[in-house]
Amino acid sequence: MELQEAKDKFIHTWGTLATQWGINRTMSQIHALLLLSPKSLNADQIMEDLQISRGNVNMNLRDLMAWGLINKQLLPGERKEYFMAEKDIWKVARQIAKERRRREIEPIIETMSDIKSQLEPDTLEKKEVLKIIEDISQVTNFAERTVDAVLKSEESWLVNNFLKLFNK
Amino acid sequence: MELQEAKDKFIHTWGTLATQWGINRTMSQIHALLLLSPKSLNADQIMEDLQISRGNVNMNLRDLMAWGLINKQLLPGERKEYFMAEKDIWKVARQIAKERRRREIEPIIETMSDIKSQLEPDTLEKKEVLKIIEDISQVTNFAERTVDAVLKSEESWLVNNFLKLFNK
DNA sequence: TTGTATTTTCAAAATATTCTGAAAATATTT
DNA sequence: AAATATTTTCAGAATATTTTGAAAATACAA
Repeated sequence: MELQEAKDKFIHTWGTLATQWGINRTMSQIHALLLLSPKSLNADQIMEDLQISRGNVNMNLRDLMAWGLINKQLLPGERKEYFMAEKDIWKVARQIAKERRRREIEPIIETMSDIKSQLEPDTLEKKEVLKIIEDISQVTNFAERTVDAVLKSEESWLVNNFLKLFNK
Repeated sequence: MELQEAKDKFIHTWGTLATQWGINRTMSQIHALLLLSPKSLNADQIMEDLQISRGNVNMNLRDLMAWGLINKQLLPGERKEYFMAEKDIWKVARQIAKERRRREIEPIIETMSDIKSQLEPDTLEKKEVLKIIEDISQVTNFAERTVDAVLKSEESWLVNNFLKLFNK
């Protein structure tokens, strides 16, 4: 397999996988492209490389920045904005975990405690519904704490490096 | 808030949240409906309650069974098939975690080791690409092991009950 | 077996999401 | 200031996903 072939395969697969778990294909492909690119790229280069429109590139670069996965670079003497991916994959994973915790776990906690506070347990049926709501609250809180614990241990330098070694 | 209102809110919110993380809205709503229902329901009852077509109900019941979140019940004397949700939310969470590990983590591991095995590190650029691939492999393996560890501890009776207490 | 109830399938319709591209806004240079 | 380069926006187009509903398949009863 040649270099370009490997790159293409990586970018393509990354995009396909992403759609399977609810993330925009183009966003993932841009991220993959920037991960593999040693130099930072500007919008025109990304358009050219992935054959997509300027608007699409712009929107997804925006989203990737919101996810904290890429950074804007202003090169001296250059008018155009350049973008570069965070290459420390452990950092990337942490950002993704944090973003998904925010988007997937926190809304559940909110909704459950909302319903819980507004529903009086004055009949058997209501009590049964509240039981499920409570259970979901518990599990969700457990998930949140677990993610936090992993993030915390992962963030500490010592454990981080131990794990990296361990993963060799 | 009255019972029906709370149920509707739960079912509706559950469906909306699901779409935000790449899961079919109707599938989530059917799951929510069955979670809240003390009795098992048949296809007609679900159609009626959620105002959706028979085909849609059938397809999503199928998917929910594949996820291991609901079970088919054959009631004696009844021709129709009845469906009931797994009510142990810890079990539900484990099933979801397993399914997502299968759908999100395992394909990454596969693709990375595939590219890794086919790309010779004979130039600097190839080495750089391989570095990223390796890093992603490491992080993904870590994620898989972490999920496994949590599932394992969660599955053991002792820890499970300790955590449940802890979450009270 | 034939008739009836129930489930499954799947092409077409409806809906939702993503993408384009040109115009508007913004930034920079002259 | 005007001219030019670059980025952003967003309505409409393209694409992808979900849903419908009726026909086919299957299961059961008579």
